[in-house]
Amino acid sequence: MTSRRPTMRDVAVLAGVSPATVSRVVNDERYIRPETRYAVERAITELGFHRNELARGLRPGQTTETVALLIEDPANPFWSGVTRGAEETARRHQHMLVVGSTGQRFEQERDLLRDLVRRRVDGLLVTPTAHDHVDLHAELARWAPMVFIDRVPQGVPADSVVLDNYGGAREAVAHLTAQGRRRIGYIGGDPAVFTGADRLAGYRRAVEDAGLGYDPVLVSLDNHTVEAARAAATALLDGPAAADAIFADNNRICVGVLHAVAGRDEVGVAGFDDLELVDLLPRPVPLVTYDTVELGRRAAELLFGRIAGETGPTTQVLLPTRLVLRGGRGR
Amino acid sequence: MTSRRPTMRDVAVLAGVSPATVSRVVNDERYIRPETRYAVERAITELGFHRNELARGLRPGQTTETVALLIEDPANPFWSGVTRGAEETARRHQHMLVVGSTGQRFEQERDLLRDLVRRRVDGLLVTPTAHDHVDLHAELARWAPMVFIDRVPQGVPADSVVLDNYGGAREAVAHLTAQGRRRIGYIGGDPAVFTGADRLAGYRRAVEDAGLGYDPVLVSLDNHTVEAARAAATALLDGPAAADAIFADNNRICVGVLHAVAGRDEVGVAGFDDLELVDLLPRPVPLVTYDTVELGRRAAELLFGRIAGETGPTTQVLLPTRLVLRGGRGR
DNA sequence: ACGTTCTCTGATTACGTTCTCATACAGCTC
DNA sequence: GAGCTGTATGAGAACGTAATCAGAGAACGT
Repeated sequence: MTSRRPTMRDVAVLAGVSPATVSRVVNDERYIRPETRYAVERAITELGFHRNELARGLRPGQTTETVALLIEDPANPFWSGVTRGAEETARRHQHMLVVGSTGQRFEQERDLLRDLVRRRVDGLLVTPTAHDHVDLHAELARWAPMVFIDRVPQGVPADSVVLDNYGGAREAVAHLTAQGRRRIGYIGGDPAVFTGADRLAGYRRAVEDAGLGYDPVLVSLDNHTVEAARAAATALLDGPAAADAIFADNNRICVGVLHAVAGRDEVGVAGFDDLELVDLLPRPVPLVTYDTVELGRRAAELLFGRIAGETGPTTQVLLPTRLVLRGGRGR
Repeated sequence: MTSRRPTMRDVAVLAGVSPATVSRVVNDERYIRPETRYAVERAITELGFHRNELARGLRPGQTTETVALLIEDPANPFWSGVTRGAEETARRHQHMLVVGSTGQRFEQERDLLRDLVRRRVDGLLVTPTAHDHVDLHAELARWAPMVFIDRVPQGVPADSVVLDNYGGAREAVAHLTAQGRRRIGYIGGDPAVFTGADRLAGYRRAVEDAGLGYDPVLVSLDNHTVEAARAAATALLDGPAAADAIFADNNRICVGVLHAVAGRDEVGVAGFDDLELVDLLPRPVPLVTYDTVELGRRAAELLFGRIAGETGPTTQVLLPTRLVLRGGRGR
């Protein structure tokens, strides 16, 4: 089926010219006789020749026209939005995008990064996993520009783009306090992840701004499933914490919370991340939304800036969030 | 910042050996004195050497350990699921995954495919765009094995994995007829896409199986937005068509339909694709669900089979769908 | 008629790696 | 001690392309 691939030499022989001339035709250089060009093009079509980009990239100073994106999980809507923004931007810069998923495992991130550097990608868009190997990114950033997405490891001087987790959570919780809620529960996931800590801080600030005081009894962490979030919400509402509203740290948790409060319209609910069908719920739900595609796009733009040779100080982009009021049949 | 990369020659000079010996150490071959190995490893660490995989892949018979996935839109949950399945499988086979998005544009698909062949990817996972250029895939399949996902172009002998669009739609609509619905509307998107035609055929079959007869008045096509679907649903219900149930061709359309029927519990609704928050609606909604990750996985497995040299006849995998009953506060 | 510039093409080399071949020495066996 | 086998290393070629160098012929101006 897949026979030996024709090379420029094969094309040259068939066209009766030298390999150098074939190269000239393929690269559309000046000073080629029309008949020569035609003969070469005929030979290319006949053999089905495709220039070997590997050999081309081997030449000094050449680039692979490839950038890589390391994310946690391509199937998660957050990351798939980022992927789209990055892919779109890469294509606009005539680059291919290689996608790798870390699954939050450090070894996988490390192996992928090394492999990508070996493959001579022109740049790296990286979501670092939570780990304490401070040297990995610094070591590899010597060989390819790196831009961090969503999380920023300490001690590595590189550009980064992150969401305004703090501001978003603060705004949403402030919305609840403005409604007169006095005991607002917080249901979060893994507290070790960068984003969760910032969102919790935003929650705390909003609660304190409202003069309510931060009560640890109202905070439930380490809820990793929809079911866990549901149970945690029920516990906060019916237990001694006596919450009258709940802020959900992310979309999965929000789904659990919404299950828990179904039919209890007196309870206020707000959450981080968008949820499509919330529109149809009878209850109004303020949600902290943002543009993940833009996140990927901005990161990629920063990367291509570095690839193009920009040497200025590192940039930290804080992508704004927007509070939208969903639900309540209001559409 | 990114200085010249060290080569095996640099490592060899520093370690006081020949480049061939460095290569032997890097590839972990036999017959190397422990002291030699150590000296080379020291030099590698000191220089931060990373083998150039491009040069390696240039050698005859070598592969790039890279496969490509061409999808419509990485941000769409359907495609992001496929991406995850493909990435996961590629990694299990020690391959990198390059992702390209076609945006349903033929020129983009063509350019991406050509570029990928030039880059010598080991295989291609392709969602063909709707077009009539029959030769493109056949031409390129000469150089790299190809597996089609979700849609199958005519006339190209290659493996493919598609959803059971026909069976899924038929089952969902049969569910509605079994409830005693007599006038079931169909709201679809672009009728030119492969999947839509199959789903419409499944709808038709189910309607006819129930002895209801196919009535074109009940069929609305070319609804590309949530709002259009909503309007179309309202028109079918309140207009002369007098529908008493509606089948939505995809998830976006289903959202529109659900908006249209909010508060009208007598109307039946079913749809293709899953919708997370449907659980919370008071109305029960049968949905045709499937495993997109599995779709990507199966396609990638077929591809790696071909890469490994399998030469049997082409395989057509029809991935089953599953009707789930969501909503109705049943959970 | 002669030098100069422009057009066109080929020969050769370099890129970084791996592979083949060659070499050399150690420890065997007969 | 001659011949073998196993261990350890180096020299050099090859992969497919592009860049440099070189040269040949044509067109041009003086």
